[in-house]
Amino acid sequence: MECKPTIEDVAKLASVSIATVSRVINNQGGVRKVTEERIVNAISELGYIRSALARSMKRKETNTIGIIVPDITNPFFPHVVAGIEQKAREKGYYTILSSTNESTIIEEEIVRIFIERGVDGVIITTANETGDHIKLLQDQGIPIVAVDRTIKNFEVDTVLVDNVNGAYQAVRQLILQGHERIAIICGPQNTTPGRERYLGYKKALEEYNIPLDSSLVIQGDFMENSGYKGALRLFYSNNRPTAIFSSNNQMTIGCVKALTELDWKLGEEVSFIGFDDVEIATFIKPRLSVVSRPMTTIGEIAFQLLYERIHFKGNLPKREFLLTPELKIRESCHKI
Amino acid sequence: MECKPTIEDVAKLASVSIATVSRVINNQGGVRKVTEERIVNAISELGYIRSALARSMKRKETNTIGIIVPDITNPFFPHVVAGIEQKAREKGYYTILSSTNESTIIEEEIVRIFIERGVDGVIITTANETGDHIKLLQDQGIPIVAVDRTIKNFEVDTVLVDNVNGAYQAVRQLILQGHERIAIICGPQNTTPGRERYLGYKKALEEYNIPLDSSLVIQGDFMENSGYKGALRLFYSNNRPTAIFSSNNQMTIGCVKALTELDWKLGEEVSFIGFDDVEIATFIKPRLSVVSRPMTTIGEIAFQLLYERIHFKGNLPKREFLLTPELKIRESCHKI
DNA sequence: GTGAAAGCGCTAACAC
DNA sequence: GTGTTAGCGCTTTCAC
Repeated sequence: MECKPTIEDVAKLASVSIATVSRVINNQGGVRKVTEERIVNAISELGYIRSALARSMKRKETNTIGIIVPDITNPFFPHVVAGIEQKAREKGYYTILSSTNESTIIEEEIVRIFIERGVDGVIITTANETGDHIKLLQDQGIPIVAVDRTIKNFEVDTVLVDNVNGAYQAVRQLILQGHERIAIICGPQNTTPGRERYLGYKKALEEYNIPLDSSLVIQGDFMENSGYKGALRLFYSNNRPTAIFSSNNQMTIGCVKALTELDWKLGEEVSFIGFDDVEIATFIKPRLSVVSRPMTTIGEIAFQLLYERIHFKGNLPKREFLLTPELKIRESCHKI
Repeated sequence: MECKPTIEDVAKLASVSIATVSRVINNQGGVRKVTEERIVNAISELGYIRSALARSMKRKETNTIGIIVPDITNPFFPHVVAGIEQKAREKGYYTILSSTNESTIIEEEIVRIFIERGVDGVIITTANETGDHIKLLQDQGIPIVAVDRTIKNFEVDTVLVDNVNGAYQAVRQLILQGHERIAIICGPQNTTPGRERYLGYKKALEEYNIPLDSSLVIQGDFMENSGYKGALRLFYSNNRPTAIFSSNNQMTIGCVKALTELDWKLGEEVSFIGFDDVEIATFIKPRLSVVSRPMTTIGEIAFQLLYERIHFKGNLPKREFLLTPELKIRESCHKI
């Protein structure tokens, strides 16, 4: 069994032409039962498995879609990916996944590799929303769906979550509980989620006539460590907040670590709401309030959009989904 | 730019033959400088990207390795994968990843797809250690490296961690702290890690002449929920243990959730050590003691072994790596 | 240095 | 129903 058997080997063993074998492999029918049986036997005898390579080459489709995420260690993305894969499998699509580590350069490289491999479409959360570096995809006519972050310089289908609204809800909740000194750990302001969540924060403050205090606005980068440092800074400032809103899950983790180390009592001395659910939310004490997004649904919708793009190559207009996040109030925010 | 340009388009534009273009693409040298320049220009003008499909077909290698893990939501595996990918990238290899959900059936299907796609090798943590269902790979002469769990019915390179020793260390630690009623949440006994960690548990007990009490041995399946239920059962038994050893990280999470809900005081009323590190270990209170494995290193070694197999097709003997885990003692285990 | 040509394994007309 | 054949886009002898 050293070398892989080909369709020709099967044909020979079954004494038919390769065309007939092909028909059987692809269930196209129009083959006499006896013949089919002979072929099926030959296939199993040889342990024949058809080459997807050769097939894709001929058909000009690989039934593969590429997924690009900025940070695979952020649990948000695996959940989205799970949604994508679920739907993809149903439709006979296969996925390949790469993480860019938030680097535009790596992203460009991955796009290139995806094109080389002939992906039928790409679902991407880009590290750089201008999108110039992934224009190659469009040049090649490969459908794209943007998730969580938009692409500015050309039109693609997108599925987003209403970040402004989510952050607004969270901060309003804190305000309604009597907080006025509410800090925010921001995400990068050159990303839509980072910017919009900050906007939601500001919107809530404005609405309740609470002046924006820049010493309560901490710049983070969506990574755990920046949440950690941000919490530290707030703790040691001479202007300690009574509540903190964290712009994403990783930074939430960092914050909680810091609070624990500082013994800054969560829910008592400082209220807390984070954007995105985290695994620990429900079993640390007090349980964490979070803005929760339908991650799997996001993935499912993204695939659906992409699938339609791949199949109705016509002129679909740009489509945009905007899902509404849900505020889950638990114990980490208390009345003041 | 509707249709992707091919090597032929480039050749035409540069007024050379496709053979010459191929030489340039592959940096094979032996092309006059002027010619090369003309070709390079043509390539960038057309936005040409070579088809990995056609290339792989001709070369009979895809520079792709397949990775199969049983549960992608278990953070252990992403970390191993990160190690693999890191090394793979360095060597110009690309990875495709699939999760079987601990299902032999899905695993078989994935193996099939991998073969169809012509992966050059496979790194696998199998859902079924007999390995019968993945024999296809061997039949096709595709190199395999087993990680974390062995393959019984044929020989492959493996990289394992000394599970017996890790569990033994953990349980001994508990014994030395005065515990005698030590419970274990087991993994599936038809997997090596599940079985070996149980063996380590028994070994420690024996060594210190503590009789094995079957009511303290809980069967789990490595999934979070079974840890949760296990802890519940122990709590409500009329034979409550003073310490718990959990056989993997997911079940540890489940246990901690249960303890929290039950208000069964970790570190005070019940000591705890889990196999494998978990993110929350260091910032829940008390901090969790764990048996820690060098996850990234495991991945790196696995790729190295596979790489050698792929390239020295000769008669390498079966190789087996056995890494030693490290006991990290924190606050969740106390003297009784 | 460069080109012509033979495939890699498959699908899809098109014949019979 | 089944076979013949022309590619898909590339790499790689082997000529020149």
